[in-house]
Formats: sequence, C-alpha cells, structure tokens
Amino acid sequence: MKVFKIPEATVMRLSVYSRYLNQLAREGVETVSSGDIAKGTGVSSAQVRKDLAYFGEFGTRGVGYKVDELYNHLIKILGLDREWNVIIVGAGKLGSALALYQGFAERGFKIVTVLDVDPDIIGTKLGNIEVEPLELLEERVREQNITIGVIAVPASAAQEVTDRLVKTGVKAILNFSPRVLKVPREVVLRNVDLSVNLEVLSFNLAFNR
Amino acid sequence: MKVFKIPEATVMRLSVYSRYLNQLAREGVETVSSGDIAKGTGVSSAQVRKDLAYFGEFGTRGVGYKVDELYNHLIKILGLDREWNVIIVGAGKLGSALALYQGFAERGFKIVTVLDVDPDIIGTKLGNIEVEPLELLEERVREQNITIGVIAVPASAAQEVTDRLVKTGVKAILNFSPRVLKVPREVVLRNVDLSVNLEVLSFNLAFNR
DNA sequence: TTATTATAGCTATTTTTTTCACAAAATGTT
DNA sequence: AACATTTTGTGAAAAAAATAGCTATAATAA
Repeated sequence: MKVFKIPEATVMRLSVYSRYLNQLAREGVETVSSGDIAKGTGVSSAQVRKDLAYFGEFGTRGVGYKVDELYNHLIKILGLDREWNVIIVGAGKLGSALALYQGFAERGFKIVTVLDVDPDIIGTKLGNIEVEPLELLEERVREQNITIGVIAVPASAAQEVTDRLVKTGVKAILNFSPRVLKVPREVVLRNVDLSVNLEVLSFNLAFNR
Repeated sequence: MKVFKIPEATVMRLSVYSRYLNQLAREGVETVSSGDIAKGTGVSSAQVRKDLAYFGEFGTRGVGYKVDELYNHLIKILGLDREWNVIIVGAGKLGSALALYQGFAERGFKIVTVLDVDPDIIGTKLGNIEVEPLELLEERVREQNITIGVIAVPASAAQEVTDRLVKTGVKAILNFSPRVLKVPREVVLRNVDLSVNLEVLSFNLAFNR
C-alpha cells in the first residue's frame, strides 16, 4: 500500500466507480465483484483491483466487495464526505449551465456564488443564486469560505480572475477557458476544454478509418 | 514515423497546440519553436516535438516552425479542415449550453439539430436553432448528413438514444451522461463527465495536502 | 471435514508514454 | 570560409501504467 503519487487516471476511474456503486446501491445490490464493476464501468477487473489497492483492502476474497462499504470508502477517498463551497466566475452560456447543473450539488459541491461583469446578466437568477458583480469576488470568497473556483470567463480575462481567486485563498481552480493558467504550486489546477473532446472525435473520424 | 496508434493524449495536445498557434497567428507571430509552444501550452518541448513527429517533419532545424504552416497541418491532422454536422440530443441545461457554445462553430462543428422530449422545451430557440421533438431523430440525421451525436440526456435515456443515432448512421458519439455506453467498434465514443473533473480537484484537496 | 469454486490482493511482465540527450541541419557571425 | 548558435528530429533510456497470472482466503457443497 504505497500512497505516494496516485495516477490521475486512477482518480478519475474511482470517481466513475463510485457513481456506479451508487447506482447499484439504489438498485438494492449488496455485494459486487471487481469483474462486475469492470463490466459496469468499461475497464478491466485487474484495473479495478489495482486502483483500489492504492488505498487499502476493501474486499473479501472469494466474495467481492460490499457495495455500500466500498462506496463509502470511495466517497471518503475522493474527499466527497464533506461540502465544498464553489464560486463560478462568468455567467455566460457555460457558466450558467454549470451553475444550474444538478450533478455538482449531488456530489457535495455547493455553488454559493456566481459572478459576472455584464450588467445585463448581473441580477439575474440561476436557480436560487443571483448573479453578482465581479467586484464582489474577494468579499464573497472570504465570507463564504470558498475553496474551489470555476473559471468560465473568456480566455482574455482568465488569468486575472485566477490571480484574484488564488490571492484571496481559493485552493483549487477548474478552468473552462482555453488558456493555460499559471497558479502557485500549492493550488490545484484542472483544465477542461470542451472543444478538445470534439476534436478528438474529429481526429478519429478523419484519421485511419 | 510510425503512424499506427496515436496516443489519445497526443491528440488532445495537438488540439491545444493548434489553438495556441491560432492565437499566435492572430498576434502576427510568424515563427515559433517547440520551446515556445511548450511554454505557451504547459508541456515540455520534447513532448511537442514527439507529438508532431508522429505525423511528419514540419519544422526547420535551428529555426523552428512557421506558425500558419504548422497550424494548417494540425487543422488537417485533427480533421478540422471540413465541417462536421452535429446533433445534440437533450436540451436541458447542459444541452442548451453546448448548443449555444461559440467554441464549437469556430472549429468547424456545426450544430444543425437539437432535440428534446419535454413539450415545454420543444419549440424554444437556442440561437437560431429551434428545439425539435425527439421523434425527428432519424429523419434529421439522415437529411442533414449528421456524423456526430452529442448525448446530453439523463443517464436512463442515454443508451436508447445512442442506439438510435448509431443505427441511423452517426459515426461518433460525445457522451455527457454518466453512463457507460455500448457502441459498435467502428463508432467513435468519447465520454465527458463534468463531475469527474470536480472530483479530481476534491481528491487533490483532500488527499496528501 | 474435505473438496470445490469464486474472487481479492499481489507480484511479475508487458506495453505505453515521457524524458533525455545528441547528431544533423539551418542561420548568423567573425 | 570557418565557426558559433539555435533548434529540430530521433534513438535510447527511464518512468509510468496496464495487463496477466499466481496465491491466499472465504464461502459452499459434498
């Protein structure tokens, strides 16, 4: 059970496993084997066991895993056993879709603030959150104890917003803008570029088929 | 210059490089080195050269790469030198954000049809596209020559919609639902799970820091 | 009790991906 | 023309990740 440096691919798969286990639990399934998880999530059973082995022994030989037990372990490993306060900066198409997206709340990500610069957008409601002016960034981050910032502003504003968030104490940034951001080493950064996904498809369609 | 089996990570980086080159071109930069690209996109220069090497020799030793030339090569490699017709199934928060997202059109992905089942949503406009009833799926795919399908429906409906798309001739599926989809081997499938991204952040915040 | 079967956990192997480091080529300089 | 400088392209080495297969253990059946 070495614990240093967990591959990111493993973390992503754990997230997928946990969602699958949640589904099984709702269906009333009580135990599950690595092979079942593999089948349900599209990986190999050896991979499932390997991924879990980074964190301990959760199963019983000859039997499998208890669904809720394993689920709870994964939730804990993923840090989802608490609430994270999230700010979304940018309430354009993407920002507002993210603000309204149910999936986040379900997993403990509480969107507490949404900011924008556009006077037409400020004051509108996204669910029960009102879009506020960008100037309030520092104030809201501090008073609401926000740890995660989502960047949904145009590329040109992304770095500046990021700097302000980091300076005010945000610990992790999820960047939806197509811009490489600089953050201090201790801040967790993750980039999501929606076009990249379509372009990988396009590549696969265009290339060697 | 072996050409079989390009790593997916390479393809994703090519997409990022191409966007960076586009930016440079707009700024009037004419030549660029692998080191510059590396710095601008957050990878190593050796990585840049290795990635490009899968597809040929595009640079000049001692000099670097001509920005537009390399850009055009990448666009061609990524299959972005043509238009792809795209259908979005599901016009909820996510589906409509995707339909309205500018980034896709800019790269040659033309969203030609958006479908939903909800009578309250059908008939509404997303930009200049009207949301139509799901029943029209087969008809629209055929008459509009659609090759790429985006799944933005709830998990419970995802497989059925996918089957219908595939049956009607769609060649690639971008799946935003948290469900493992089955498609024939010749269909390109890519999953984007937005929650996974936040959960990777959460893991990194919770674990070893 | 003793086999038999199923399956986790672990170790070894293979494969894939990244990094390193250097020869080759182009340009600029003395 | 010779030399220095820059930077690509690439083979080799290293690192990382995935896969395969073996061993131990629990449950169950004989």
